[in-house]
Amino acid sequence: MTLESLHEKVRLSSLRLTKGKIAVLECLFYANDALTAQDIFDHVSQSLAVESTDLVTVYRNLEALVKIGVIEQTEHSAKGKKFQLAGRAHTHSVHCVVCGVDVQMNTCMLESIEKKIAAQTGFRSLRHTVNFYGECPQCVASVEV
Amino acid sequence: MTLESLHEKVRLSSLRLTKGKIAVLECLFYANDALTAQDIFDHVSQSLAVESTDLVTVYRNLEALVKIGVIEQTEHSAKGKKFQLAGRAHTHSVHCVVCGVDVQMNTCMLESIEKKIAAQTGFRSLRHTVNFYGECPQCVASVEV
DNA sequence: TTTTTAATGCAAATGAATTGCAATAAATTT
DNA sequence: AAATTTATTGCAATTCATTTGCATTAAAAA
Repeated sequence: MTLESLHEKVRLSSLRLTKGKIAVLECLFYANDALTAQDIFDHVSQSLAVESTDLVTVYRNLEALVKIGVIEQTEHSAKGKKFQLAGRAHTHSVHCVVCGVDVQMNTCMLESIEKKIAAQTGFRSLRHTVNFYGECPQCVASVEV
Repeated sequence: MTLESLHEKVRLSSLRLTKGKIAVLECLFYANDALTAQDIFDHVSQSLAVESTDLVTVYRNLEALVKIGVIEQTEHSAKGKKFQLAGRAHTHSVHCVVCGVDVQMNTCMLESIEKKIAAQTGFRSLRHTVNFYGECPQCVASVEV
């Protein structure tokens, strides 16, 4: 999937391909994990290439892009909602409640569950947000000492 | 699992078994799905049997009860965090983004994924919050007309 | 009963996310 | 290319869930 193909999807919708949307898409395109609105805002603000955007605009663009299915919300933790590009195989992370580290998984693993839910309920277009919590190996080890 | 056994767990911790905690536990004990702090507060406020509690107190008690493992957070959507009794087989629901209906599933279905995550990462005491979204059969049908 | 310390109530603060509105800028039409 | 339409932006203000500070109250222990 190319950045250009994402732009094309926006153009084909009723939305307008603005600097704000281009910036959001670019952030998510180059990110290797899910980002919050704040993450994206910070990123865009720091990049000298793009003039500053408003946080509100980021929120509105995220909402609009989710609506046309170009991006998807994959987490909703205490730190807020996180987003990733749709279509691209998304992943989830595990958060250590002791030290706070986040370990990224390499697959989503929920597709089969969504299929079961679809079969059992008749729901369609299933998606999800997930947060995994636990104690990381280091913290488990340090407690056992 | 009985209400009394839950009280016992609280007594055995460093926490005190107060009216507030008893009320929270009772709410969750008789609930057939996950509740938010506000849900619990409303419930306790309406019940004539228990004198009024503060919303803040509900929040603090939920936090404390999660910490000792008596209850667990199972969802975190736009409407807030939801809790259920731990130990009791918890479930998840699917939310229709069109009409807003919530359909309750009868199992959790994420245990196997947690096992995989534990095996891959070495994390222990895994838990999770999940939200499933989609379009319910009725809404799918009405769009197709 | 006294002591210790967790828990409560109230007000205030935080922080994520949303909304209103006038100004601006894409995409479309002329 | 200019005019038109209407989505988008920026800023301020708001909403809503959740948290925090602090003095007071009440469990559990001594």
